[in-house]
Amino acid sequence: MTFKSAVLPDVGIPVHEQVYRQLRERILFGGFLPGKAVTLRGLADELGVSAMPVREAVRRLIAENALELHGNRRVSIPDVCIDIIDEIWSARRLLEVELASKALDNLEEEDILVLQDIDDQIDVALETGDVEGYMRGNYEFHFYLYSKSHSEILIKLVKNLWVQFGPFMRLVYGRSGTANLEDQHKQALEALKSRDQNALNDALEADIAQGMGFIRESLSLVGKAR
Amino acid sequence: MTFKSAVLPDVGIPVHEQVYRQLRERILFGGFLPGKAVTLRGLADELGVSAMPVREAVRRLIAENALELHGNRRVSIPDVCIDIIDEIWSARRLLEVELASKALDNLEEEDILVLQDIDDQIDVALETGDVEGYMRGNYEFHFYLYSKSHSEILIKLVKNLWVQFGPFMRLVYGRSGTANLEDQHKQALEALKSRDQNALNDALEADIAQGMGFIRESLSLVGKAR
DNA sequence: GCAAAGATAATTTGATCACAAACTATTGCT
DNA sequence: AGCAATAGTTTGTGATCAAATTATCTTTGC
Repeated sequence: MTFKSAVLPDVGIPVHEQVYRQLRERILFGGFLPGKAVTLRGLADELGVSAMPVREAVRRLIAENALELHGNRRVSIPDVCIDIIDEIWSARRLLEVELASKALDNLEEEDILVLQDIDDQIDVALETGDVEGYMRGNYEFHFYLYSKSHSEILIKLVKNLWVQFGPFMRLVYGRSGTANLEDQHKQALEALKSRDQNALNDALEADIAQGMGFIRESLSLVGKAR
Repeated sequence: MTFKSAVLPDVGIPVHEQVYRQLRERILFGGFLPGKAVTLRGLADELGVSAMPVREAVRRLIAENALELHGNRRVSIPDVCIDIIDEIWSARRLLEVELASKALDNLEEEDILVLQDIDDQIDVALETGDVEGYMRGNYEFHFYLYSKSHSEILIKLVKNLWVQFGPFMRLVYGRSGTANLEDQHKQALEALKSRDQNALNDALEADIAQGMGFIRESLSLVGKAR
């Protein structure tokens, strides 16, 4: 019989699901360097599980564009490439403006308070130079807002985009720290409070442009046009 | 050593990949009824392979929204729901108009000939009442056009949408035949020839509206609001 | 000295098995 | 009859192993 801890809350949920969540978080928030090769057995050993659940989790992450499968049957974190960043930038603008717009229609007063709260946590992360904290807060802020659009399908597509630039973001901010980061959510919050669609669009586009733009510049600086 | 035919082109490509492609095609072009439950062993027996490759393929298809995983750990073709259709409709409009617009910028003369050719095949399918032929032609037409946008990421997202309404489309057209279907690609081709962005947008929106609208009406008629 | 060829190691892939969870059908009780 | 408990079946999950494939190292021939 396999012993299962009664303390941990992850009883009943399959191992491959746990592995999936762990790996996805790690990719999303920059726990892997872009281009890093991973192996099933390596991940299995590292996570203390057998190879089987890792296989399923990795297949899933490949399908979600979080991992890259090469012709050699090898798996890696997608490598850096400026064209990809531009594509993601363009797609984010298109999809997230739409999501925010739809969310605004359903937004309650208390939702704004929640977002305010998340934004405060982001401020703390920025002050303390906590890059991962900033990334987590940023993710929470955006997807809490988008969740109010009730467009599950679009949200899934956008999450698909976010995992793709997570590694890059951590890479460039890991170098420069949080100094170059500024909180772009203040004007978004103002727009939400005054229920101003146009202002919200502008705020979002600015936020996306800041994030993607900085990644883009850092990459072209390093000369990684691939 | 296991003998592998040298005639078939699928030498070297893993079984789980072949299973994935087969299942995806079948879902995309309506080979399964919406809501149909599938089992790993069932599919394995049907395809004449062991359960392991099916597991990987199914896991992948779930991640791509082609299959649905329930809390019971059971897998099925996603069931019909009018809200989902509306969401897909909205998302398609947003993404496919963008893709077509980008494609128009890179479109060569010979591409138009290819599209013309595909359109002719669609006409044949419509005349002979070949629903699956129409669906395949329709898919080819759209994604050949989109491929010229060179926006691989967006294309992947849109493919994600198409697998989700494949089963529905076959369901409603399977009932009424190709009689209610008309070729909406003629005006799109005209717009492409004259390189008219606005006309192309209109043609695409009309095409999408026709497809999604008919599914929507059929569903509300049957009263499947879920 | 170096490139091609061969041997070795690491990794993916596919099959099989044991087990647990979920579903189905049957039985037994009020 | 209607419902609950139960036994039997089906199915997903995870582990293990063998075969096939790819990468890495070593040797050989020039």
